[in-house]
Amino acid sequence: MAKPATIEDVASLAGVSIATVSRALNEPGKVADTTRRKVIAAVAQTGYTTNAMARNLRTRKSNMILILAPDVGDPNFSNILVGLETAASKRGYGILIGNTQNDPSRETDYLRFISSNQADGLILLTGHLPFGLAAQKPAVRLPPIVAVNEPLPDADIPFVGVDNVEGVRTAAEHLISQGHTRIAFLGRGASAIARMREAGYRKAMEGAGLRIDPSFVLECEGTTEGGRGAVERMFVRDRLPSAFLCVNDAAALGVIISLSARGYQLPRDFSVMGFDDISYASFVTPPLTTMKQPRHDIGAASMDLLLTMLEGIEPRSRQVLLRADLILRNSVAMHRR
Amino acid sequence: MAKPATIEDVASLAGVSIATVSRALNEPGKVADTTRRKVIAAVAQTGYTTNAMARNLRTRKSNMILILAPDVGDPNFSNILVGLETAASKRGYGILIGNTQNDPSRETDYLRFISSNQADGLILLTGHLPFGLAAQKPAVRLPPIVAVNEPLPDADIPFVGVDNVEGVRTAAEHLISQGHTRIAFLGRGASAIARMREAGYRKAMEGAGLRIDPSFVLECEGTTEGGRGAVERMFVRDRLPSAFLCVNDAAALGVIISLSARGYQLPRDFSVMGFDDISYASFVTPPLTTMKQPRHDIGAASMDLLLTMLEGIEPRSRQVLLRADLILRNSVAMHRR
DNA sequence: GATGCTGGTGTAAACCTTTTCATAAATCAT
DNA sequence: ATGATTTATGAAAAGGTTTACACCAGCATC
Repeated sequence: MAKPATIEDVASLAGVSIATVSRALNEPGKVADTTRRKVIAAVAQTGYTTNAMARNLRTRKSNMILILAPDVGDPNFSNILVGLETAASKRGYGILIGNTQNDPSRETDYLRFISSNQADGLILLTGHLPFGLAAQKPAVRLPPIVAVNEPLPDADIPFVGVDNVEGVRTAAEHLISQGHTRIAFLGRGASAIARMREAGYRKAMEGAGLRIDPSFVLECEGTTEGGRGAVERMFVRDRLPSAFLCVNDAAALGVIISLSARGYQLPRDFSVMGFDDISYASFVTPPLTTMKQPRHDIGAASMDLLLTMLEGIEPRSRQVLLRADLILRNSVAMHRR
Repeated sequence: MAKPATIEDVASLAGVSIATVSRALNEPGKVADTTRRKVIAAVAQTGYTTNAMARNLRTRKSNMILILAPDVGDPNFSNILVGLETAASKRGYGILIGNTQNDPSRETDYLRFISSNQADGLILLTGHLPFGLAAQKPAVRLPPIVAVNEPLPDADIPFVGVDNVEGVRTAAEHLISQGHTRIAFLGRGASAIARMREAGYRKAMEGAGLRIDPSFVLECEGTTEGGRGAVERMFVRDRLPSAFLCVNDAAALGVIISLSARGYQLPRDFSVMGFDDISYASFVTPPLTTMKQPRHDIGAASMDLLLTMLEGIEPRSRQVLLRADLILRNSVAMHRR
């Protein structure tokens, strides 16, 4: 029992050739009933399990997917991850994860997995092609790729994610439906996501015939600190909004903290909305009204897309947009005129 | 450029044998300077990159570590994950993750990675040996394993995690130092972690010569719901504690929500402590005083331990306990007598 | 001048599969 | 009964490395 059993052990025990063993296991239809039974008996007896390395070498497939994410610890990513994992595992694939921390050298480093055939496909949560895969012509041949969460700017890569502009538009329309007209958008930024979310905001305002006060659109990183800072900058002004629509929940959280610290009562004095529905959105005081990203579904859908691409099927559409759902909690109130 | 270059292409271009190429790449010392230069030039020209499958087949090593966790989306796990990933990647290993959801069949399924040589070692965040690895004698040969976060009950497997009893003891001592004597422990449970944390609580109480009111030790799942429920059960009693020490932050959160809903002012009326320092501990009102788990370090330490075991070195100690740090926020106040 | 090392290289085996191609047996049509 | 087709199997190649072993030249040792 020192060495694990090989296909030859099974073959000789079953009294057949190794080719037959292989077929009995992989294409049971192509083998006679009686021999198949002999083979599986021999497999059971030897405890044989096929050596994946040898198989992968021969078939030039690894049944592994490499996932590159800037920070796997980020709750937003980690939940997408479980969707990815579930879908992959359901189809017999394993996932290999790379935490890049947006470090170009780490991104490059991870490409070894694909250039050395250890991964058949690539899922990008980073918002850009890995450094080193970008401009070059043949250096590393592109495997099938799908971008998740954040679309890739230049490259023409299939994308799966939430419909950011529709989502934020829905959010803004909810605020408008509550009588708000002076709605600030906190989160203007350079990233694709920030731009799309701002676009959704503008679309809703325009659709309702509301003028956007330019001073109500603030640059703001999508972090708690960012939201805090934006509020501080806003309060040096004379005109104030009645509602804050934030680029994401983290920023909204900062806004709530900052407004509470200034002694305001929420949602009586101001309404606040976020986007994402991160786990603690429901634990803040007041509980945050927000748009829920279907993170698990996003993960599953992107993995499914990638795996069908791997099967050689061109995806019907190069973009899958999932709807964000409005989650009503208690950070938004009717506007008191 | 259709096929990727193989070692033979490099060899013939450099005018040497494939053995020399292999040596030039893997044991540069064993090859003459001039030939080594020829080889690396040829590598550069062909864009050669060694086929990992072939190498793994030959060397019987995959340079992969399988990580089994019940829920990768759990913020506690996902942060350990980045520590694991960082340490692995630093030493040239890749990580393969399996989300088991505590489903025995999924646990068994993931063993294929180790039985098929696709992973050299195993990290368990599950608190138990994977189903199917447990009782059997030879079925799957045990790879090097380290348990993280939660020790394995029966098996003698190296463990890395936070020192739960010392940690909770520190927490309890903090409450005692604030003048509290009637301290409830919410979180009695069957899991190893729950037991250790309860032990820390008892140790501190005993050390301070305080009697533990048995009705102050409550069963309670480590979830927000669990914490809520425990408070409700407690409030049918006539005697109430002045401080709640919770098995983890999630439960503490439930306690805070429940107490606030009953109209109490925190920390004036009751003090509350948690354990873990999950990300939103600082965002609750009042911000939660708790013990911080060094999650990143835990991940890194366990991966380091596993990798040294893989190198054939027996670990100096089969248990690494990291200290939890007291994080002072605002959910604990001096006891008003 | 024979002997023994040493450092550098090449040959070929081994790792374990999958799969092509050939062969033999069995089935079918005529 | 003959030839054509199908079905089931085996022999062997291919996949791309690493590495044990053999070899050879150069050099030091006695």
